[in-house]
Parts: sequence; structure tokens; C-alpha cells
Amino acid sequence: MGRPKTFDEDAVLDRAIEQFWTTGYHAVSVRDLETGTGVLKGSLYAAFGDKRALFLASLRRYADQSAVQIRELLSHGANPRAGLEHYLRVRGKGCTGPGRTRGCLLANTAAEVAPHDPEVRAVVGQSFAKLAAALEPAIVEAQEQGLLSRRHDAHELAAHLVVLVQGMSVVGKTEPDSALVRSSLRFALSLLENDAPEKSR
Amino acid sequence: MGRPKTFDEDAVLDRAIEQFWTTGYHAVSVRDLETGTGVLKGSLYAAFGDKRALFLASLRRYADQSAVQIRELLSHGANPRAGLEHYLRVRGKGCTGPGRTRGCLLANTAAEVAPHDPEVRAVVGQSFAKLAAALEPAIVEAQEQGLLSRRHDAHELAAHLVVLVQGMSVVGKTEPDSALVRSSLRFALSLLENDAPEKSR
DNA sequence: TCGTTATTTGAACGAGCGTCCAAGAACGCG
DNA sequence: CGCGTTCTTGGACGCTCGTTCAAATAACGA
Repeated sequence: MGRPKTFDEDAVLDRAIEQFWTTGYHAVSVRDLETGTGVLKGSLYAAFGDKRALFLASLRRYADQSAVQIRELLSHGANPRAGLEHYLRVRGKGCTGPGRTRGCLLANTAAEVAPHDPEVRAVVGQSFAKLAAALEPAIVEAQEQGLLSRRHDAHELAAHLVVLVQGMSVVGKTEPDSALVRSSLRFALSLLENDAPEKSR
Repeated sequence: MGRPKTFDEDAVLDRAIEQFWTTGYHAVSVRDLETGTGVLKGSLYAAFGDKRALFLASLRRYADQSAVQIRELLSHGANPRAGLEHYLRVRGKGCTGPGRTRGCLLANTAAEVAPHDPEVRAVVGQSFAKLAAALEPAIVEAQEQGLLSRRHDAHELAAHLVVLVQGMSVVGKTEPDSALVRSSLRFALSLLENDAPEKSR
């Protein structure tokens, strides 16, 4: 059987996620990852391949985790509309405030790495698409239940919210507590208000 | 007095902007800048200081240029509402399509560098704030002229559009022609319609 | 107990990084 | 024509990068 592993790969990935998230791909060195994960580089290379492969594994794990979180957030509250609102609020709070200037790893990666690495690009792009695909049915349901105005096309609104959330995470990186993020969040929440309902059927 | 400079600093900055824009700060080496600008490193160091200072100068120039462009785009068309629409369309087209996956230098920098460099952060943050400050009066005027619904708060809408545009430039980096960007753009345009917007698609 | 096998360890490697600087080259002026 | 001044040129420096690998280590079955 040989000598047993002294670390859990997923736990290492969680640590690596933290580093890539707060510092970025290029700015994190393998030495940094060594100290950050507590695993010496030889073992990192044996377990994951190289720096890029470790990053890809971290990114995929982060994407999976965030996909799960989306479902949780959307199912919060009494109805689909409350879930949407909750999702937006959490995402908004997540990128304002002290220590919250690292944004979202997917957005950071889209900006820094995606154009130069097809595999990375695919992971990030699919994540964004999945997010939109998760938001859209919630919007449709909310509209069907008369909780959300039908003024807006559900598909477009879903895409809009995806783009908006990524924008918040980017703009939020320029200030510990960004007024722009807060205002845009308030605006987005106002979009979800059922202010001009036609006769519900 | 002395040997004359063989290059124009602003022209060099324009070249440097291109490189930082398409490749990112950390991924561009001083050697790359040497070949990209056509100026040997010794002269670059003499003229600008070091890599970070050159980046900062490029970033400030980019920010200035984009502030000018905003005013131009907003004044396009017959009225403030047409200017806003034009601005959104141009920004949307600018980050979809082949060869358009480099987004916006300000957004890229917000994601990659801003959290780790206060001076950079200030430049980017102020740029975003200026953009919002340029959009808001256009929105107010459009509302006063009855061209744009008063349903939305002008200040919040301005912030919303800033964040949205940054989001488009980030999401657009994951695909040459992003359906998400196109949809969110269509949605944003529908927000600018005066009364009950039709459900396009 | 010993041999097998898988993992850990950290020294070592070449390449490339950002930066510096001494020498040469091109001007204006006396 | 020198002379002073400024900019250019490209080699060199020290360092850190990502990566490799042989030796040391630890668990297993026999």
C-alpha cells in the first residue's frame, strides 16, 4: 500500500482557493501555496500536476461550491421572489465592507486568466451560464405566481442579474464599502418589486 | 540641450496600454513592454521609473481617454436618452465579438491589481465614480424631458449602469460572443424605454 | 523482520523576472 | 571644433519563478 497521504486533497484545494481568490493567479507563487496549504511543493506537484492544474482544480471546486450555494440562496424565503431577493442581498453584502474586497473568484479569473486559457475560460463561462440557468426558472415561477412583474423578459432579466452580480464583485474591489455597489443593488432589488402588476391570471 | 528623445511618451503609453489591457499587469514583462513599445528598457526606466509607475501612467491615461469618450458617447444623438442608449450599445458591442475579449482595462485592473495597490485602487475607483457622475445628469435630463420613465431613481440607475457595464466587460471575456452580455444589454436598453417596454426576443 | 510501495522532503536547476549602470551617441552652445 | 548635457544601448546583477528528482520516510503484506 505504501506510505499514506498526510493531507486531504479537498482541504488543500480549499486553502488554495483562498490564496488564488485573494491574491490572483499570477501573483501567487508555488512557494506561497506551499506555506498556505501546509503541503510541500513536491507533494503538491505529485498530487495535482503543476501550478496551472492546481489552479484549475481549485477553480472547479469553487465553481461547484458556488453552484450549490446559489440553489441554497434561491430556495431561501417563502417564495421564488424572496429567494431572488435573498440571493441578490447576500451577493451584494459579500462584496462590500472591510475584508470583502476580493470579489468573486470566478469574476477575478474571468478578468485575469480567461482570455489566455481556453480550459479556464470554459469553466468560468459554464459557471456563468449555469447561474443564469438557475435564476431564470425562479424568475418565471415568481412571475407565474404574480409576485414579480411580467414587464421584464425572464431570460433577459436572468442574464442581466448574472452580469450585474459580476459587476458588483468587480466594482466592489475598488473600495471597502462601495456606494456604487450599494446603489446598484438597491436598484436591482427595485426591479424585483411587483410595482406595475397587470391583472393577474 | 542634450540628446533629443527618440520617442513620444504618450505614444509609448498608448502602446503600453494595449499590452496591459490584453495581457494583464503581472503577465506582461518589462521585456514584453520593450518590444511592444519599441523603446529599450533603459529608456523606459529613465522616462517612467519602474514597471509599476509605467502601469500607473498607462492606467491614468486610459482613464482620461475613457472619460472623454463617455462624454462623446453621451452627447451622441438627438437627446439625452439617445446618448445613454448609444453609450450602452457601444459598450456592449465593445466586449462581444472576435478579438473583443479583453474587456475594459479599468475592470481588469479592478479585479487583478486594485486590492493590492492603494494608488491603483484610487485611480480605478475615481474612474468609476466619474462615470456614474457623468451618467446621472443625462438620466435626470432625459426624465425631465419626458423621454425616460421617472419610475427609477436617477442616482441608483446611474450606479446600476456603471456596475452593469463593468460586469459586461468581465463576463464578455469568457466568450467571443457572449449571449449573457447580449441579453443583459437588451434588458438594460429596455430599462431606458419610456413606458411599458415590449418583451423583445 | 524484511521487502515493497507510495509519499514526503528539500536541494538543485535553468529560465526569466525587474532593475541598474557604464559606455556610447546625438544634440546645442561657446 | 571641443565641451557639457541628455538620451540610448545592452550587458550584467541578484533574485525568484515553476519544476524536477534522488534520497529519506512510513505504512503495508508476508
